Amino acid sequence: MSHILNGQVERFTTETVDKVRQAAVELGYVRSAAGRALAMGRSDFVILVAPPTTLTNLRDIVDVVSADLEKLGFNVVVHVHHLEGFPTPSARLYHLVEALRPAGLIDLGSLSEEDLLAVERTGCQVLSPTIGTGGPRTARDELSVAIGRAQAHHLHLRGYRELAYAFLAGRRDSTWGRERMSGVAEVCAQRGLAPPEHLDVPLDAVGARSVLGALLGQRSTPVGVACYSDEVAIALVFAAASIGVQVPRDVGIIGLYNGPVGQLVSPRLTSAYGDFRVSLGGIRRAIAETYGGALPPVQPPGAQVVSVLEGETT
Amino acid sequence: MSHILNGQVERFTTETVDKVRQAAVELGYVRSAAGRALAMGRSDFVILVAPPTTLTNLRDIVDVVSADLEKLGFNVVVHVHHLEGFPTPSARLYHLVEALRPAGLIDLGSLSEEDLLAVERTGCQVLSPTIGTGGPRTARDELSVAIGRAQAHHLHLRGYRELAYAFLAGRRDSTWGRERMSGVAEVCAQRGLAPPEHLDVPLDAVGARSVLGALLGQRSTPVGVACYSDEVAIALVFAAASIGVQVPRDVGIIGLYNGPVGQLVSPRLTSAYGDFRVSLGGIRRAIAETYGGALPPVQPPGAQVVSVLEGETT
DNA sequence: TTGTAGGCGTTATCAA
DNA sequence: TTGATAACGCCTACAA
Repeated sequence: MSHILNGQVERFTTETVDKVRQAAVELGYVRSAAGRALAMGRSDFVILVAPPTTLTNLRDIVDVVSADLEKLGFNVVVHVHHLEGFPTPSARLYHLVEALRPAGLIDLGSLSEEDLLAVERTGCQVLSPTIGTGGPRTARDELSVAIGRAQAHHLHLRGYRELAYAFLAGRRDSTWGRERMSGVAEVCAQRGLAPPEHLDVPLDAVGARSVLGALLGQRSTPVGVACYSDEVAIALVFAAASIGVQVPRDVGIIGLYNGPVGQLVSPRLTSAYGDFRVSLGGIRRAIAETYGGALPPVQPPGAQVVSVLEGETT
Repeated sequence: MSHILNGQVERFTTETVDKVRQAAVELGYVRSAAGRALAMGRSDFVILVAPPTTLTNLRDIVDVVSADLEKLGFNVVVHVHHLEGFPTPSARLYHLVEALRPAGLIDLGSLSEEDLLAVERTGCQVLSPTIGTGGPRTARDELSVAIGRAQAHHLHLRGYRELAYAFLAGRRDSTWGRERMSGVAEVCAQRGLAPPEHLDVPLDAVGARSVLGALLGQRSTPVGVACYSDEVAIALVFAAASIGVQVPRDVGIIGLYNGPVGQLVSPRLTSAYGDFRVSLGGIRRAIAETYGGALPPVQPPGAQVVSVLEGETT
């Protein structure tokens, strides 16, 4: 019966347990989320909130997270978070949370504090990189900051003494952008450089060209630009070529690996690479701590969280 | 009572209805999806299956579809479909369908016939571009075919008399690839050209170079290559440059617009562009027909379903 | 070690 | 026009 299909296995003889399980499989029995949710007050779905960015690979992330959660008996569904143009930005998310009553919600860093609190208030566990294991809610996503640091560090190493951070136009206020930027700013401060200039790069040739032109116009020393994404980096690299600016001599450009395309073009992009398995480490640990389950392998202490793919643009 | 909170409003006096509604709002009452699903045998969730491709913009698609469905009282969740490496390729999907008992499932063209039938057998409505409105299950996704045709047509127009189709390596058997290819083949037949050669292009510089080398090795006439995606096209364009093959003189390359990056690089990519609003037309119409609701605006008869962004590679 | 009954919130049916 | 009540499938507490 239901006893067996839950944890209460050990109350019965192995024989009975086997028989029941056998039957369940044969009949193709899958317990209904509805009934369960009704009785428990909470379903066994976990919502994964997909950030509004083309991330390295949503599918890979979902695969890892799902695998962990399925071992614990949860189901993962993805909620695609739209940016703007809706009544309340997160109305859809709230509605989903109320209706599904999910066991948990996994945020990869795209939700605001406010949204996270609102969700939590419904009694739904919230797992987020910005929520330490019980730590203060204000914690930053360390991976994002580390990416910014790695980008800046690389540029500094290559000899650039003036740095800039290139946001994707219209996304300047994204959590990720801000955090990566702050990593760059940190390194600048440490090394005694001026704080990084801010760029807003649109993903079209003309726009990118004018942004780059404005940056370089008054300058005679080379400048290193850390970019929000490989696409932004590509926009700048080809903008540079089109206005006769030499890369990497006059301007150094480092992207953030989010697809193979940066390595296909010429010049090959220099790109920071945050291993998504590492970045998921926190989430996976949170899953294990929250729902009980095997802890994911701990990263060796000196593990390279962020590495740099050395291309031809720095 | 519950009667009022449903459609059965008109059975009561306005007064009563108002009082009940008032109370409901005051208590912050939200009707539980669980209870509803249990009673109905079916939840009001609709699963949108996200194809394993970086599509033009998953978020845009989700936005359009969600907006339609929310007007009809449905909730949309996304199921990210992984490719391989799991017991049964679609085990997760099946499980999700059984557990959620969704009102419907929207496939954008990535599911196999078999999977669709299996899902439908559980009593879940299936909306798919390959399923006409009551038409035969074997119908092709006309948009995909049209894309292939447009690519081939453009290449022919530009003077290429030998055509090839470049699949993304490892995805040759994807529904989309096959259908687009068949569009190319169709045009070849119509114009009296030889059937298109098949290429499998990996997304790395070395691999792409060798594929292109093999294609051109024995050839002296220019060849036009229709590509599965802009990324594949970029791989080929830069592979050509690296082995001293002139684009578009020796080889013409046309991609499939799936992001701004193709328009940022130099040479600017020529790319076919299938308007996702048009491609969603079928799905939206199916939604309206299945669940009742406003029909989406009908495309003007001569509407350009697929257009070609003319770049510098053909 | 096993079976049973009551309740979760909603819908639908039937009686008043 | 209303109110009561029996499912729906699952979980849990308690009885056998």
